[in-house]
Amino acid sequence: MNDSSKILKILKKAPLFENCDPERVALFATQSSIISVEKGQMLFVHEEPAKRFFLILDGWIKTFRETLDGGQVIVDILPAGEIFGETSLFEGEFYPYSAEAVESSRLISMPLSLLKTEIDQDPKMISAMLTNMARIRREQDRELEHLKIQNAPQRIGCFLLRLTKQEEEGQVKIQLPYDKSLVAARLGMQPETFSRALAKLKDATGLEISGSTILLQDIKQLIHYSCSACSSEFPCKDLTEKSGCNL
Amino acid sequence: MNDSSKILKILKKAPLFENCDPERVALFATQSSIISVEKGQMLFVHEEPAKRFFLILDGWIKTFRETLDGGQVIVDILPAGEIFGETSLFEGEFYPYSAEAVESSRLISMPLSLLKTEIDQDPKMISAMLTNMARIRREQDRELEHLKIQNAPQRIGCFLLRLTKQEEEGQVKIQLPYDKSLVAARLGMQPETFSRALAKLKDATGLEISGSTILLQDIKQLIHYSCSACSSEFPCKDLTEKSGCNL
DNA sequence: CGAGGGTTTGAAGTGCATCAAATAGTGTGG
DNA sequence: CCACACTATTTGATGCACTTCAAACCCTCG
Repeated sequence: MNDSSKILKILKKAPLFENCDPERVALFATQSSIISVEKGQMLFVHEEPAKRFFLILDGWIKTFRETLDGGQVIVDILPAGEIFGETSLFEGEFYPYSAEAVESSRLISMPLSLLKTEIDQDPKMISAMLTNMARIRREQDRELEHLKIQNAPQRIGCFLLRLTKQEEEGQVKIQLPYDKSLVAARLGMQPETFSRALAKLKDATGLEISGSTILLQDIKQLIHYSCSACSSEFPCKDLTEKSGCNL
Repeated sequence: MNDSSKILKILKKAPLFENCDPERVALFATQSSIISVEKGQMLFVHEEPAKRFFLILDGWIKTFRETLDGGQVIVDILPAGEIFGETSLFEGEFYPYSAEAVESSRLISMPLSLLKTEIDQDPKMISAMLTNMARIRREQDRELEHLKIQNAPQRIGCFLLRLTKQEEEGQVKIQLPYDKSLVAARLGMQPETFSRALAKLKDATGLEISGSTILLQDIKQLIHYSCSACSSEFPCKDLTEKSGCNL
């Protein structure tokens, strides 16, 4: 099986393409390529002209910006299945952030120009973009709320909760997906703060920590601790699938 | 001139409708009404089933959520020209926040059901929704960055800068659009913090405060003070109009 | 004039950041 | 399998930013 048909098979299952006509998805497949990047490798830089967007096959991609006085703000740390760089279409075709692999990763690289023409021609593609944009918007909304009202231990607890499956109950084992200092940065705090806040969370909810594995005695206790400052309880309202909008 | 034709005239100029066919916009006009609300009046409540969305004609509308432990998180404070409630379509047709008039306001109230069918039928309407959603996303993105890296005086400075016109240079007079304590809440800080932070900003940049009027001696000084923690200088990248995406 | 809200100021406390140093953990070459 | 080098994480001490509670002030409007 060549690259192009391999890609096609994957793309057909991606949220952005699943409702599109197969022959249109095939267009993307022929113009795409699978790339591998090492840990630490940059994919693109903030404000550089945007040529391609990406779908993560495996690994983790950090998106971030640098401030004028030399700081770094993490936008997100994206898992397999996510696409990124596609919003450049709405930012004057410049990348709105830099992207770097924080683990060795494999990606599908696709041309933005094609996405642009497809959006203009295929209503299903616009719908998919809109649905996806709405999802991003909702997540940002939740993150804004968290930053405004949760303290460090609560933010960590909330992060842990989002690593669990919705079905899980009672005792739950959680594996941190990447370095603690990276989790700290993702949550907008210092590594030292993360360490101390996690200890505080342990005292408050009785979870057990060993390295990057965390064992919750009772998920309910963590929910009670973390979600009390939020506007809705875990599992935080995520109505993507249930949405009444049949786009 | 009756309500319906008055509304039509206004809608045709609204960002969400300006690219749509006039006869489709007329559909909205016939199913809409102009409403007036007093200061303090609620328009809808978070998680209530969403029936209508709104365009602000004048006044100010606060969108917010209440947390389980009784706090309040402000989502935004919206001026004339903005629409709100329309994202309910992507939230399972429940309002994702509460909305309250913080000044006496006039609004156009439109049925969400119509927006939903129009989105499904009119590609221009999907495009407009997507463009609008992209704009909201970008603004949230900027706000997240600000919350993570700017301190209180910088956030105030940034807020003031956004109240100026881009053309303005040198000495600029700014009028706060609503109560200081509301500005404080909008920026995610306490009124006391706002008061002290504004005083600090005054010391740092030499602006003059009298009541709700603020006089900047030199806008450049404020830009330098506030934007140094950001990833781009004022006027913060806002590429909506310049976007290469001709949706 | 006096009541009431909005705003400022003061004093004290909490949370997070910062700097510095110790400790644990990981991978390497011998 | 061990010792070393290097990185990630934790811990301690201290400072700053923001909050909280309390009280004063100020402004507007009946």
